[in-house]
Amino acid sequence: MARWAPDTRERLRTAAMELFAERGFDATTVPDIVERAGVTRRTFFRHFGDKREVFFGDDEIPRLAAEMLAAAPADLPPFAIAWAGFLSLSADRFEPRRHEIVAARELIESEPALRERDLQKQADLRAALVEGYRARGVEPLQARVLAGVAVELLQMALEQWASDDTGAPLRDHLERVRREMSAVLS
Amino acid sequence: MARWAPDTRERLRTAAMELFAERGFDATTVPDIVERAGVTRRTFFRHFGDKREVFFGDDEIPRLAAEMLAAAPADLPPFAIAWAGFLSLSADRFEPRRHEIVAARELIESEPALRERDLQKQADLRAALVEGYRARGVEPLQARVLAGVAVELLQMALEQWASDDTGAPLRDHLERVRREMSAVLS
DNA sequence: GACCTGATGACACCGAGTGTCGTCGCATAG
DNA sequence: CTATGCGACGACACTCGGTGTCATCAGGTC
Repeated sequence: MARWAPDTRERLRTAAMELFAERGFDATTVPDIVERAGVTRRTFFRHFGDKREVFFGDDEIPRLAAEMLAAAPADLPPFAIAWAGFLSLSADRFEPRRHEIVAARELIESEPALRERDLQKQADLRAALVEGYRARGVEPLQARVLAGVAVELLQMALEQWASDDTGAPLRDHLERVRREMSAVLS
Repeated sequence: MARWAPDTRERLRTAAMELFAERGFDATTVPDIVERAGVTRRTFFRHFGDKREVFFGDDEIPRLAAEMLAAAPADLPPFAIAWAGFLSLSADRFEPRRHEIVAARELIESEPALRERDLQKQADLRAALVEGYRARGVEPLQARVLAGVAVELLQMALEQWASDDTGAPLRDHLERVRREMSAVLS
């Protein structure tokens, strides 16, 4: 029998998410979390550098994006790569977890601290896309614009999807937003 | 002679900006600032709700944007309003303060705390644009896309402008980015 | 001259985050 | 079987950001 239960990190995460759902993010203190998890404050900060980090796990999306950009055929048009990635993410990561994601987004919207971090996550994805495009030899300005357009497109589609009562799939929203963007810049 | 020097807020701001420039944002503590300004910590937080608020003054840009959207002729195409606003801002607010703005952006890039707040400011402008467009009767999705595209366009142009050694005017970068965005979404 | 008001100081809190050191179970080498 | 080192945790102390509360004191008002 181990002296320490081996799942400390997961216990902390679970306790935190429960409390965030019960009282909100800001009203939940680290002392609250560690009390429920049965560890010390210090231990919490050994597993998570930040209270927000419990909420937004590790950033796998930027990593996935970088991998897709690196793996895509050289002759594929740049924007088509991001677009294919979004459709893939949509089916694999977003659509199956709709309820979960909508709930998380509501919490984020209601808490400034989470909102700021969410924006930072978007910026991280943007940076990963810029890097990935430049690694493919795309011109700097074009890479930046591709990344900016792609991230904003995804973000807007996610917003519409999350607030859509009809339950239309994310893919539809992606396509609608894309058409609307083209029209705006006509 | 007044008991309290009447320019407390400005003294705090000046002291803070000096220290930010000398040591960086994070390495500057509120105790440091108030010592130089000759007041108490408590007084600092009476004038600024936040350490970051000293750096990013009040948000006049979203306010200006809302005013321009409200004042624009009803028959002007939606995107043309934002575009005209950017050209106006470019000449009046950005171009004359190039050095100042570039220095500020460098500090922002180097300090995560400032970076997060900067992203939040962009989101505020975006929200003001959405609100302004909707007040003009623009459809929700279109309003959102207009705002998203406009803010991202401005942001990308500002980045290019700030890192451009040739000193080309912001207006040129706005136009280049706009063309590039159109091309990407072709 | 009494009274009100507004900005400030003084003081006490709390929570986030960090450095440091000691402890103890466990694996592994000898 | 013992020693040794490692890894995760607790204990403690500290700094800083931010807030609530109350006393103080100038200047203006009635």
